[in-house]
Amino acid sequence: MKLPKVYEPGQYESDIYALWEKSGAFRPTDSDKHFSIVMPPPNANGNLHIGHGLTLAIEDVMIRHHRLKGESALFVPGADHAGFETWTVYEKELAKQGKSRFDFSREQLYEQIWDFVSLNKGNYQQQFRQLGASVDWEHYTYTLDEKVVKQAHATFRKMFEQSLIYRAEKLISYCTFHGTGFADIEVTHKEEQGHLWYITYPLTDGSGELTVATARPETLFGDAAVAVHPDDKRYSKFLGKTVKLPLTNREIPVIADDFVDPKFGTGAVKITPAHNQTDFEVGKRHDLPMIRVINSEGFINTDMPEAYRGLTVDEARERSVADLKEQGLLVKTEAIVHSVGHCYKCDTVIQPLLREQWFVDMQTLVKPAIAALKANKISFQPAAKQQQLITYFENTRDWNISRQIAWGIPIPAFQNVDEPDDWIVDERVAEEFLQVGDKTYRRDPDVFDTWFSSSSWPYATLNFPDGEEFKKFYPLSVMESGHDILFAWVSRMIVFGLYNTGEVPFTSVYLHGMIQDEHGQKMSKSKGNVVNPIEKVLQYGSDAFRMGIIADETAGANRPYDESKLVGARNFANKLWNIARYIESLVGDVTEREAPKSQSAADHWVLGKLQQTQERLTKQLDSNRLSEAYDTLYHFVWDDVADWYIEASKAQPNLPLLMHVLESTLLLAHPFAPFLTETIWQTLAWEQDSILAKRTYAEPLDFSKQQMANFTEIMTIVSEVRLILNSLKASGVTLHYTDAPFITDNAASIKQLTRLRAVVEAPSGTGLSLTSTKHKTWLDIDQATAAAYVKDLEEQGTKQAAAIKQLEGRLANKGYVANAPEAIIAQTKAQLTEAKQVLENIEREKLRFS
RNA sequence: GGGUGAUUAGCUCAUUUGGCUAGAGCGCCUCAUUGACGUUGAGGAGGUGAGAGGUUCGAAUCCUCUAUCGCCCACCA
Repeated sequence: MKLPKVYEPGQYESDIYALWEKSGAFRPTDSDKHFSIVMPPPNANGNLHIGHGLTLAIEDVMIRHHRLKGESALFVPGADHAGFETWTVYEKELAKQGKSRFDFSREQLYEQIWDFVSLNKGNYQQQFRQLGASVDWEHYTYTLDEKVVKQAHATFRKMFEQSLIYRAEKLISYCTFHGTGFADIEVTHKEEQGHLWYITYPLTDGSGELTVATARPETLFGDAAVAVHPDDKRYSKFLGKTVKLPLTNREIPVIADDFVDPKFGTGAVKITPAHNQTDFEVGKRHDLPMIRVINSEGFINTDMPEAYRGLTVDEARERSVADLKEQGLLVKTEAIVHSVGHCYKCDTVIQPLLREQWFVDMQTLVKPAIAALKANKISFQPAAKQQQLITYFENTRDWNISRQIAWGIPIPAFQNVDEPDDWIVDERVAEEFLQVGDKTYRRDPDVFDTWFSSSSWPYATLNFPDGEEFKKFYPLSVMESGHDILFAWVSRMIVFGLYNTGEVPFTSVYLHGMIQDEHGQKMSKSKGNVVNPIEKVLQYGSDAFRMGIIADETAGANRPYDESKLVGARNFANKLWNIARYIESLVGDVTEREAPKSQSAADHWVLGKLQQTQERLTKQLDSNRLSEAYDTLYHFVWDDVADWYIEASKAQPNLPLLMHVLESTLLLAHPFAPFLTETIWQTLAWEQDSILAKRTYAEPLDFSKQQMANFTEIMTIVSEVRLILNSLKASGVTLHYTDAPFITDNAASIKQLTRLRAVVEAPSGTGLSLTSTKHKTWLDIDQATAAAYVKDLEEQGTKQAAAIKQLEGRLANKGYVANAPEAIIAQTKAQLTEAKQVLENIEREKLRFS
């Protein structure tokens, strides 16, 4: 088959993927060794972004590698309904149509979003294929598939029955724009310029006054007390008395509590239990009333003083400051920088609001997870994440899982319409009301935090508890994900996995970093600096995208996008293509293969390199060092195979061996360049099947170490000759040598590699002797031309002398000789001997020409 | 406030139990070349490994401090 000069990926990729899919090659085999990855499901509300491209590239390299190790590999694809994320995307869609969520019922919204997401799910599947993801489509799972929903409901029921999920009225982080509560982890804290207002609270008995400092004067209407530190002498006389709350004249007590920092502000703190987390705790300790000032839309409540009702928080703040000032109760205003919680989507300031929600008792659930992590049941890349996760677990608080949005999995809980504290769990969430005996129950209108259901992803996808997949592939071999969702997702999968299955859900975690734009800025649609992976696939080819994006990959590290890496990978793909093109042009239409047999030193050498590379690559891929593995492959293919072996072989081509090298190389390259290697494989006249049918890397062939060393020496000679010819601009030169049979055997290769006129054995002669070999070799360059080389020789001599001095110094060091391992010392000695030999040669040459 | 990561060639980054002359890609310079490939080949320049100190026979690697940048977590009003 005749191949075109340049590899054009676009012409082959979709056909190749179709071929794979048809052949069922992505399904697990019956091998006893299992390897499994479940894809972190992309949010089905848009297109894949560069992070997904990276994720799929990493995971697919892993899975293809393990397949080629003969293991039964399962790669499960999926898509995420992504509750709140999709909700915000859809709200923007609605806004484009001039509508909002208030124009529809929850049921209508749910249906509309369902359709919206269905479109995108289709996109994704197409894009996974374009990226070459060798996923098992039969296991494709959507997070609203019945099995996932069932698992979420089952988890809820189990936890509810074990009192690990409870209903409580607590302060939660609430976004008044989106109209929903959040988990703590979803709030973004930002340092902001603010003010500290010092406000006077007069004692009710008229005996004096207190000054409190607050950043939120508008919450004053919800004050339930003023707190001071119990040991603060300044305030001891106020304890037990009451103060009159400005602007309303309500009486509140002065209390003592340890949490107060006497050095901050005035040392007296207003306590607003319904709008501040700390104050909430204080309120509970002192049994204070919880007065709600702000409602869930972010306005001042209707039972507040008339002038404030319906104002926004900002308006109420401004007004309260003005009013206090007018009444002479504002002592001073101080500028401060403090941390303020924001909605991570819309940046609205988060309000701590009192609400009744479902909470997961994390303190209890986290214990087995901490134990598992401490027992190293899960290995982490980067390793530091393990301890970070333990620390996170140790400090985690109960998890609010109720979301007041339409899009998500309904919480299977029903409330007795007559007795609010009477809740039952029931999976019939399609019903709004349930009749149990003479009681009527109404479904909780809320849906789950998406992460609640995705916490069961590793086994829900494997048909827990009875699925064959679960039995074979759980725990997963690797959980590969972005480091940004370590806490939100990875942590909870561990907790839930242990809770539901009694086992860790995966035995290793690989976290990749974020790809930033070329200037190191975070990529975002609003900044307009996003890179579309599919565009890059179309531009450079899927394999080039994959290799280019992996070329810089280090676990956990963020890094800028570097398009030159993609270009380099595209060139690399083309190099491999041309290696195949050359070998196939020699082989012709031969459909039968002779057993490969090495003849030349180069043959032995390339087999040795092949074996080394295979070992190294396997080791690197086994330990997920993908960029190193790619580097290994790159240099083997380009330097060893193309630039040395093929060039050398042109003098005496060994066809069966070239064929063997090509096949072995294609297999090694396959995890990195699946499309290309398969495309080439399809053109091999002597191979009928898909490369995927191989299911194992090539068997290494025997080679002679002596012959390999001979070729290494030839390489040294070639390099020196090239250097000299380059330096002297000499041409038509002949290399003479004495007493080196292996040079005779490889004379043609040397000639080919150096473009010398000839390589000839001769008993003796004059000319420019090579200094890098112990064999007697010389170039027939005349004295005058060669003299110009003396300058180069001098430089080399200086370098060698310095190296010798260093090596000698090392060996003269008693501590070194006494303490260093023998192998290292032997190595140093060998280096010294060689360096001395080379220097001697150089000196001799210098003498002859100067 | 508490953690944590980084700082290596012009640029982007590697270097895993401390031990070859600290590497790669891109860029740069010189040269080559009509049958595998210009998405090529050969050769080359370029680094006191952020700074200071310490441990060690030996440090980019371990320890301490300093500087700069980044990330994560946090209920100080």
